[in-house]
Amino acid sequence: MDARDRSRVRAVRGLPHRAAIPGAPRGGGGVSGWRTPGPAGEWLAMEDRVLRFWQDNDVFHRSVERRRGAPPYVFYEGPPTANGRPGSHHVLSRVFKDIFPRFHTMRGRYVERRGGWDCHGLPVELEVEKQLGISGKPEIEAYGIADFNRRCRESVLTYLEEWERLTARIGMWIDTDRAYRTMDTPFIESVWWSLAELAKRDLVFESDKVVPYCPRCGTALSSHEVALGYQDVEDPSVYVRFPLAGEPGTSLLVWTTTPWTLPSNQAAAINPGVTYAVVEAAGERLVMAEALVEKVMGEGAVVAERRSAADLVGLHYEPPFPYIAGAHRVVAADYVTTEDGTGIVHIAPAFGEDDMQVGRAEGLDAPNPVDRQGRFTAAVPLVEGVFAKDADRALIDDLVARGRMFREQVYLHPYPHCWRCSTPLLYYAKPSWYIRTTAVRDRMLAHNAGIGWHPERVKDGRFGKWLEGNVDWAISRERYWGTPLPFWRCDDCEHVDVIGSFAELRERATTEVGEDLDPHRPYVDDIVLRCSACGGASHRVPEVLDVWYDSGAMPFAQVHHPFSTGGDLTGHFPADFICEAIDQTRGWFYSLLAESTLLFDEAAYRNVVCLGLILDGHGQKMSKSKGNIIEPWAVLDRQGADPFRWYLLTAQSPWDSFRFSLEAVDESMRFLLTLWNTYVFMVTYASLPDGWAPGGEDPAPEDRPAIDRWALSRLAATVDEVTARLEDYDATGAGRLLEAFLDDLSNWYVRVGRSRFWGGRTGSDAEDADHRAAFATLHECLATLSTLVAPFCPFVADELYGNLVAGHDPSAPESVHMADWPVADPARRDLALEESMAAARTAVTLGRGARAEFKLKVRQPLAEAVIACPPATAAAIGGLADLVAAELNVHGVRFVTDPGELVAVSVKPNYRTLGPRFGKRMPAVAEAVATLPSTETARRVDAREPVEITLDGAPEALQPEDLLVSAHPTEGYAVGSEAGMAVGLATELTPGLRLEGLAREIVHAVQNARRAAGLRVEERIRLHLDGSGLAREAIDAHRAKIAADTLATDLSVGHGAPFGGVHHEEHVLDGEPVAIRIDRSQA
RNA sequence: GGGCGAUUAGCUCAGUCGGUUAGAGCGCAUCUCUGAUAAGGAUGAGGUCCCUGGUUCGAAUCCAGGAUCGCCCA
Repeated sequence: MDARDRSRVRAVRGLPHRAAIPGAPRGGGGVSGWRTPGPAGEWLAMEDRVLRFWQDNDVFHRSVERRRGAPPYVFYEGPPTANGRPGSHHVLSRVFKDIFPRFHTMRGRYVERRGGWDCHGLPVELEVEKQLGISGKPEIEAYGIADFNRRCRESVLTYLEEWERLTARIGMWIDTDRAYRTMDTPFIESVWWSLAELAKRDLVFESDKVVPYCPRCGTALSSHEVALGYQDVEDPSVYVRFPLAGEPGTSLLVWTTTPWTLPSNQAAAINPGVTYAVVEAAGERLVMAEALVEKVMGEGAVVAERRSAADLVGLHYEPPFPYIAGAHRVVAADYVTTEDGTGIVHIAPAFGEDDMQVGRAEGLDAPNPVDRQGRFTAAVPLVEGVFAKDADRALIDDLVARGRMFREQVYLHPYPHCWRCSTPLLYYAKPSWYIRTTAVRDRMLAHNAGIGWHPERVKDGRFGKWLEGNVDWAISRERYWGTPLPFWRCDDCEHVDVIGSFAELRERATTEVGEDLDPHRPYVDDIVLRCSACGGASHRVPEVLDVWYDSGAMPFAQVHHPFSTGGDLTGHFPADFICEAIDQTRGWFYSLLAESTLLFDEAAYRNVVCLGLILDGHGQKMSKSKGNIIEPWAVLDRQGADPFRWYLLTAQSPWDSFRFSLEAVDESMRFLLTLWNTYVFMVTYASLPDGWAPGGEDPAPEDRPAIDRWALSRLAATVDEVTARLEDYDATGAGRLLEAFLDDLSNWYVRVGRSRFWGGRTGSDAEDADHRAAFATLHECLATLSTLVAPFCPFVADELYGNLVAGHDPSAPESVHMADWPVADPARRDLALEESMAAARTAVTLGRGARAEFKLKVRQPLAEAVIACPPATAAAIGGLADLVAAELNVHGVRFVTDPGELVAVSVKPNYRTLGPRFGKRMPAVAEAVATLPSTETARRVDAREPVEITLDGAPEALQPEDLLVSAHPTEGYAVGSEAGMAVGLATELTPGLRLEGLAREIVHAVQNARRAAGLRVEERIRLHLDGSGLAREAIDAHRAKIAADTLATDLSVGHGAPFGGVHHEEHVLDGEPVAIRIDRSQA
């Protein structure tokens, strides 16, 4: 069957106008207080109902409010830009952002969850440029900054509604009503405050630095922006002659991949520690690093002489182009290598970071003949008006024409491009504003050491290394839609004042500043201040702030610190937990830490979960062009939010890439279906007239049967372990534990105990107590499970909780999300019982295998099962023998612990304990163990006595734990064995067993007939059976049993039916014809 | 070019400190159960643990080199 069809039950988008409240009784009859659950096929309707319940009852806010005053657990929302549609990768991060705050709320912490939106930045501007059909800064300014920014403000929250709708639908609880927005006036004021604080401490400076610059966007890019845009391109790779002055016929050979920087050449750099060679070829002498001669000139090149670097430094040469003046001499620089090129590097200080440093050290000029649009100015007439990188051809041709070009090749290498507009970036010296993050580099590293990274490796790996290589943060952008830098420069004395509040701004302004100040451009640009140094007129610098600074400022700016906090960030800083995808290492993870270290000398977050990427089902990155994007709504409308969440939270380590597909979600949905089925099972039988409800006199846990105490022990263990996993931000591990427990509950506890839930037929006290014990146990397991899964799959958790707990206990909170996290009672743990049960389950598994092998249906009772195992195992299973017998449908269980008719033993060395002791003598040990008399050795091991072997002629004592004893069934009973156990079955069928088996076949047939007749499970019937021969014998012999099992109040046998009935069918069972007739009971 | 991660059954993934015969779920085949049906159980087929070399009594696991994919950087 196609899973797609099976689960496409009803598309649910948004919120239909139909809701029932979990916990409200519905349906009639039976034990009161139970609401009849629907089939799992109505999953989407269930989620809808719960979603409506949350909204109608304001459950989220109340869940937060009821913890007010408790120790806070601080969460920061890394602000998404609502400038695009949310995708599946956003669901991933939002689900992880949801689970831990939910968990800690239930643990008793006060967890404010304030949403946030990143509003500024180039992406927004580009979107608006597209809308307006304009491109580039001149066109924006022609359009008008005021209108342009107004459009940006309108555009930024275009998809806000869709974001909020998705956020609600996936069950992510976050306060979107009070979401901070980086473009809001209070937010900006806090950012200004922080910049003024840094300026006071001399951590803000302006410097001429070489920056990657996009000539189309007209702005410098930050390093993380640069990283987004590497593309492989072919550039010219040229070897150019720089003729030495005073040495005719001798030239330096210089290599570069940016010919357009050659007109700006100021010097040639060589490595002071390298030996240079003069090579004679074709009548000329070329200077290059000796190590590179063969690489450059080919084999057989003639080295005429060697010259030390010291000889060369200071020599003058003829520049490649005559247009721009300069020193044009040889200088020394350590960074020059002999890996590429010629070992002689062309220096143009305006176009390279290293060049700039060399230039500073050597007192060189930094001429820049390229304008802000990336075009050559009149300073280089040959290519005036040509875009820098497009000028390469003309410049090369000119060098060739003048005999300066030695060689030209094509060089394929990654080159940075603007991540938005794909324009090749130019490295370009221009004044920029910086924050001196290098001053706190060591503090950042120290704080990083205390952060709980998940996965751990990011701390000293990707993030730690990034911090070690820290450079000052370039924070200025020559753009429009951003937080304006609060820097005012005096027209007269050039003194810069940094403004830290709007109050200060008004106080210092010589122009009117309205109460409704919009601190954005262009309005803020019009405000003129009085210079604090000379009293002259100050105007704001034109730049706006790097948007990453905005996001890194959210810990304090979202609460308008210090203006609205009284300077106290208690309860808001630092965060206990943040979570984003791994690509934020150099983005938000960095901006948060940098700003918190600069301002507060503290890490902004204590724990961080780094998520991996979402790939498609084939491991390919999802992209629009490939058309392999899976929209979140496709999952939500088909499978629902809980399955989506459970998949993302538990399918794998979240920091690995996800191979995401709808089928993958189907797979992980199994857990939810099993949970639902188990829940439906319990409620179905609890709500029958002879059912059960919480609050009655149930047997105390210690008085319940072993199977109940086992389930409660496993539950206690699960509570402890799941709590520990979630405390450690390990949702996957916690999910696995929950799956294991549910499997135990559903596929063992419920399955082996189904009949205990039918109950109430004989009315005996013992039966009633057992009935109540079973319900009380299963109820506690499910109710507790509903709280444990609440942070993972909040919908189904609340559905269960409403019906299992809130509907019965007026003192309980009405939603699981307002409940307390469970605490395990250590007294419930019974490790010995858990081990015994594991052994019993092994025995049952082996016994079933035996039945399959001998083609003996489980319905056919057998006389006995024989379990061959060591005495300790027999003792462990002993108390559970009835359970094993029932599961295997045998009348008795017998243990065989002495080797004999059934069992043979073998002894093997335990490599784990013996390996370290004997090392390379292990093969000899194994050989010696193999020669031991197995029967006697097994006896000694069971008796906990040491065993002696002879090794290289010397005796060695082995302890019982050094030997592994396993039992094997001997001939005739071979049915399967493992883990030191074997199970044999007595296969002989006596006439009595046959009749018993036949009776069970009849019961089975009647049950199917009941179902075919459409009877409710609890409905009483009149039953008429007509059979002969063995069938008749079986009916007569097991009459009471058949009647009881089929809920027959009246059982008649014989030819000729006493009533017409609602259903009639005929079977041939075990070769005997049997007619079945059913009617509803009148009783 | 550098750093990091991944590579285990047809698919999705576990695999602890190096320990004997490498696991689960899904899918497939056969059988089975059903008073849980978007169920449940049993059995089976299915493996070059990416490759090569090394360390070790013993390697999916540790080391070195390489391959492929991805991420980050330059």
